[in-house]
Amino acid sequence: MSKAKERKAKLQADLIDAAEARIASHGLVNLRARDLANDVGCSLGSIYNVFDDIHMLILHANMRTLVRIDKVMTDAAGGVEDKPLDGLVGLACAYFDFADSHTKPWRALFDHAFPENHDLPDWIYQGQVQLLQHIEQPLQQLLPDAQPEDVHLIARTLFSAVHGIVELSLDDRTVGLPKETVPDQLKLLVCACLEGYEK
Amino acid sequence: MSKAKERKAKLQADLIDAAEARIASHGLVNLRARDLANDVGCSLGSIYNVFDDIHMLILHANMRTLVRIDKVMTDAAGGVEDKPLDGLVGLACAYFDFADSHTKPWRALFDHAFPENHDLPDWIYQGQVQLLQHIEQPLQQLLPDAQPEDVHLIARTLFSAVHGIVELSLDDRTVGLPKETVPDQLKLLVCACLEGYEK
DNA sequence: AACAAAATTGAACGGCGTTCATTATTTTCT
DNA sequence: AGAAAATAATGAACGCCGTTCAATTTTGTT
Repeated sequence: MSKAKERKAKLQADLIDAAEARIASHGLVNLRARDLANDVGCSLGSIYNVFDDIHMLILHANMRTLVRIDKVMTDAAGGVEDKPLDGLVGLACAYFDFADSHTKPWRALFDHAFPENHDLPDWIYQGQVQLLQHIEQPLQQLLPDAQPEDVHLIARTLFSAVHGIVELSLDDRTVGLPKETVPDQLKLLVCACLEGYEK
Repeated sequence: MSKAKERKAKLQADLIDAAEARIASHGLVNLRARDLANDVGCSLGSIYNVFDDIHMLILHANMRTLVRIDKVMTDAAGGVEDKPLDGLVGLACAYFDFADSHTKPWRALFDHAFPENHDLPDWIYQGQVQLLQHIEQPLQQLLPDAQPEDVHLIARTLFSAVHGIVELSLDDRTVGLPKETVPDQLKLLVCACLEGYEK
């Protein structure tokens, strides 16, 4: 790689680092292009030499979070491959734990209002699909007679349901569950659902 | 009421109407104080004579939406008081129908980033609590042995789960369910859950 | 060293919510 | 009814935002 490309890549990485740090400490709402330029020691305009706009930069920071969640779910699924129901409950709780302990980056993932006309780059979509696969695996074990297409749908249903519970419980402005009750309720929901689905 | 108070109330109502209309047509993201002033034929500054800030105005518009959802859920719960499971499924589907057919106002309800320092007025909170009561009623019938406190928690769990499914399915940027599959999946989830809970 | 190409810069732009000195209106008092 | 006081309405101006682009500096080539 040429020197020029290397410096460009370095600046991109530094900016993503800075964005990640600022999102973690002050939240996506308080992210400012000028602050990021200060953080990495470049000019305001330089940001727009290496990113189309601030949204693309945010997307890269969010991708880091998506990868972290994937790691957390990979860990949660490990060691219980023979107990798929425990696996699903563990995944749900791991998702909540992450959201609870990294609320600001996690919220940034869903709060980010990407411009309406553009569409998301594929690597963000793929990052989300990868999360679903952690669910599909134990689910297929629990429902051996189900069509893969149905497993696909139920995985999305379960993820969305768990996500909703986590989201509203971490949101002060909505009547979600009290945080302390979330793990229990997640376990209840997942177990109850699967008893029903198995029939 | 004095003439002065009347005119103030009229301007407030007009602004809420305008905000509602603009949210419905262009979405919360494209709401502009200057546009609202034009819509109702007042000056920009007048908005701030009758509302603390734009967020309070949005909150009033959102309250209208909350009341509409309450109406929809009241209708859905009517006529099936003797079949509580059907009632719960109907409530879930009614919530999805509303969100699907009034996506922009419905999104505004959850996308609105209220300033962090202030806290929500109580009437918004009460509006949300009222929605939950539609769920608690059939739920208590289905789980006659459950403590009211547990029914309370499970109602929030179910609402959050359904909300999550609806939210992600209507969001182009996330891997939610395809819209056509949502009613089926909602029914599956609610029925499966309650079979599990009943045991 | 001289030149061309490319990257960097930050002042300036347009748009936003909000403010406040000024103006216009309504109410009160004689 | 008219003058004075209180109240409401106004919109230019402010500070902050993301973004742009002409001018400048740095890098690469001959």
